[in-house]
Amino acid sequence: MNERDWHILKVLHEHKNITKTAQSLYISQPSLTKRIQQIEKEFNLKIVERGTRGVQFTPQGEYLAICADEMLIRLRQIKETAFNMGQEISGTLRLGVSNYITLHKLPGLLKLFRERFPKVDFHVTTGWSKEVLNLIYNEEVHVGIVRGTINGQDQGIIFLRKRFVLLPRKKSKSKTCLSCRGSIMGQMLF
Amino acid sequence: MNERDWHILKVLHEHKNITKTAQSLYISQPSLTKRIQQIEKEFNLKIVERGTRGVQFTPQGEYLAICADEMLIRLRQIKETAFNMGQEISGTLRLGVSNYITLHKLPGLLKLFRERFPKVDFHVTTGWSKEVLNLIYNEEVHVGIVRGTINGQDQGIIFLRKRFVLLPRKKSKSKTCLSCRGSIMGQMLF
DNA sequence: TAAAAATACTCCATAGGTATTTTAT
DNA sequence: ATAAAATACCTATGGAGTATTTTTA
Repeated sequence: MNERDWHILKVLHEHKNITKTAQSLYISQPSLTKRIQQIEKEFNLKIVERGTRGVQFTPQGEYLAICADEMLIRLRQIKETAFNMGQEISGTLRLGVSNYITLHKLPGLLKLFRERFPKVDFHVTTGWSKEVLNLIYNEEVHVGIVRGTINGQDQGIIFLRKRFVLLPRKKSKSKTCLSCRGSIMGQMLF
Repeated sequence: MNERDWHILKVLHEHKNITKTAQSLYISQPSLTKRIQQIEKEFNLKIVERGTRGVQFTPQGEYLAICADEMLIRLRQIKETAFNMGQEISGTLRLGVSNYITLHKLPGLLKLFRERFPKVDFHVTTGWSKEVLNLIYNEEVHVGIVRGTINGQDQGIIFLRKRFVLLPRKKSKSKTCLSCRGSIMGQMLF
């Protein structure tokens, strides 16, 4: 049972006539006849009663015709959604990453990221945490990744990005702390 | 995209390895490879990234794998429901039908009934309305069909069947009225 | 270098076609 | 007698197989 079969059921249900349906689908009447027989075999039931005036849907046939509408809609949704996901995220992601993270965590992170967004390229700048903050502030990178400690307690990996609402100061004196210079996007504890 | 294709996606998502999936499905690795390529062509997107460690699902692939579960469940439901509908109503329906109905309405009624319950055969006994009531009373027919009038006003076709709670009288003197001898099953006004 | 996927072929089942026959009104 | 469906038979595509090559960690 593929999409075409469901479509056949739908159109047949509209015409209640194999010959007309075949014309509608631009295939021959015998081909369609055979295909309907195949579908009936797959479900192991009779979909239509054949007569000289066309076909009459059995109760099971009626049910399947209703299901056909549902399936066709769902299949179209799935195709469109899946395809649109592909159009999605691509480009180059500029990262500022602290030395510690670069060494110990970045490879695994990039691998995971690659799996979810294979079309995204990376541009990685490394440095000390303070330098990463400046990269964020100067918008030289999209995302900063540092190992965060708050009150001396390790918070794991912290993702930073600049707050769009933050008014830029003329010159960074870089005595800044995370909470005012950037915003935490996400955090991975491990 | 047929049921097998969805199943392939599901199993592949579990194994994340074409070779293992092929074994699991008892088909060869090249066959499965080709089929996955076909599926990707049908959706016009990449489902998995191939590597030497197996495959990695793309976001679209992940989405389709989730859909695969849904579709497989739904397809199974549909098949079972449709098939069970077929097991339904069959046998012989014994009808007692008044002369008027037999002449003017029965052919159309039987045609409609046939469409919904093609496996049911009919046994029709005809007679005057009074005789139909007796057929019902004596359980010689399952259903009586008469043209009903109440207070001289035409009620259209009336379907009768015996009330199971009704205690049978020894001999019907047949001065009976509908409401005590049988029960009205349904009514068609026209 | 080894495991996994892809490719190159061969084979067969099935969707499609044309011509014709059967069926039921 | 006629319209509709079924059948017979042919072709081509796609699914499945075996043998082999390519790829990448």
